[in-house]
Amino acid sequence: MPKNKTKPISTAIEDYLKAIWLVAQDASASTNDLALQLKISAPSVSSMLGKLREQNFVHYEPYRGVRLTEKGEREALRLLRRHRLIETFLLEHLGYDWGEVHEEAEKLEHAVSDTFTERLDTFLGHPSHDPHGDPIPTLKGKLPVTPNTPFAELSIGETLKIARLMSQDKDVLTYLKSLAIEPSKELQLVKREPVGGLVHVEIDGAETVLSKELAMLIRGEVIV
Amino acid sequence: MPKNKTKPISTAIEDYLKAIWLVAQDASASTNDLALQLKISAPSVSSMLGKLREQNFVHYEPYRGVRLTEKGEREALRLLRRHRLIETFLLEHLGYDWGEVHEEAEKLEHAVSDTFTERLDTFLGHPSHDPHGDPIPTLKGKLPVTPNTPFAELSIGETLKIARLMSQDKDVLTYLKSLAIEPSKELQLVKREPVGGLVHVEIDGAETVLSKELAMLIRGEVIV
DNA sequence: ACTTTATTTTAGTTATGCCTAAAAATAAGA
DNA sequence: TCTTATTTTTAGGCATAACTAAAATAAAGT
Ligand SMILES: [Mn+2]
Ligand SMILES: [Mn+2]
Ligand SMILES: [Mn+2]
Ligand SMILES: [Mn+2]
Repeated sequence: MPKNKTKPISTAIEDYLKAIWLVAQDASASTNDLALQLKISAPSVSSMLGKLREQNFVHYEPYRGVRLTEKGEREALRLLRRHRLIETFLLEHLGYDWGEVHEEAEKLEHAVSDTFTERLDTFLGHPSHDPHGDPIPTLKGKLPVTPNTPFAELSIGETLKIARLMSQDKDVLTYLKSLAIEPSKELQLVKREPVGGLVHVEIDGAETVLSKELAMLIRGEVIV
Repeated sequence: MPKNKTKPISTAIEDYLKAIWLVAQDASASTNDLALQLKISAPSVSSMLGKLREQNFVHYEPYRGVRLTEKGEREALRLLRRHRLIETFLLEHLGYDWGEVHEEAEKLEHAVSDTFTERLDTFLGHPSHDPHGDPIPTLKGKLPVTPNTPFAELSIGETLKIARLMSQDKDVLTYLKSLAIEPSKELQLVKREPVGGLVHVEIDGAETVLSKELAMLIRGEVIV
């Protein structure tokens, strides 16, 4: 008789699955990428990948990279849902700022039950995106579509309805907020510097300048 | 040179300290008591007690029971504060009922930071007691005083202002709630059965009967 | 006091999940 | 292609925290 015992999913495994999902959206992730992302040594990662394969969370051949199975992706998205709902709660109801949120959510995501998650979802009003526009996976594991055009790619005179700020970095998010650059706001491209990629933008009637890097992080939909 | 490295307090250690606090309020706790309370085998408990002593969380001599040091009690109360604030949040804001609350809090209490705890405390309006009247330790580790006279000890005609329901049991709490017996309510002793200890009580103008056991769980302060 | 019972500790194992050092495989450069 | 550098895996260890079986101690019963 085959041992068909379903082992519990540990905190460590959950974090690996999420890391693989983040690092290898479509392609496959390398051991090193994951070691970097998780701040764990490469040998430890290598060993864990073997265990993840045994439990059918990933496709993995030594030396050839790793990607999630359907089962693995389901778990990754379930964790991501918890993470982003928790972040939303911390920011909107407990007065957290961007520097503190992620670290707290990184721990809490492993401790909350499905019941908690769905009650929190209701409490928050079933948000589709977190406060900086990251899509919150649904209970069924679907990712709500999110306009994704980088502001950096607009033509002069065009306006972007901001949907998302593609950064986890406290300083970046705080800085953008200080410029009123937030999801649902509208941002117009006024002028582009010939060299260096600096862009002049208008938001709320005021004009500012953004680096090319920042302009790449601002995503949304071009309007009229 | 003495190794003076302060080790992190694990989830397991936290639960042991809380269990010792609960089991041995003033006296000392036996290995067996703790094994029962924690649902862990006696040998495991015995071994952990040794480690707790090494780290100065407890006074412990083999075969002679265990009690918390000041350091141990501080940690126990810090955890209890987290536990009770979390339970309050679950009950008052997420629509949990008594059957679900404790299990969720038992896990979350280990995952939340001090920052989270104090922000939650603010969010909840700095409650001194949780919804069934258990005192919430303060940030400084003080337990707010809580009237503790059992209803069972009243004389005929006396009234108890309910402060606390001394039970963790879902069925008990749900049943009492169904009778409108809750903290801050007033409960009068109408009559006592000569045998068996049944008591007739009046609350909100209605009359009911309570067993002696239940009457012992209802604590508060005798008024006028 | 002596014997039986109950409690508690010791001994030995197991499972996770991390680490460093060394070996092996792959990728890059001459 | 051959050599060097990088990446990844293997080997060996350690810490935590649980378990069962057996031994030791303490408590109760006669
Ligand atoms: Mn995050
Ligand atoms: Mn995490
Ligand atoms: Mn509780
Ligand atoms: Mn706990």
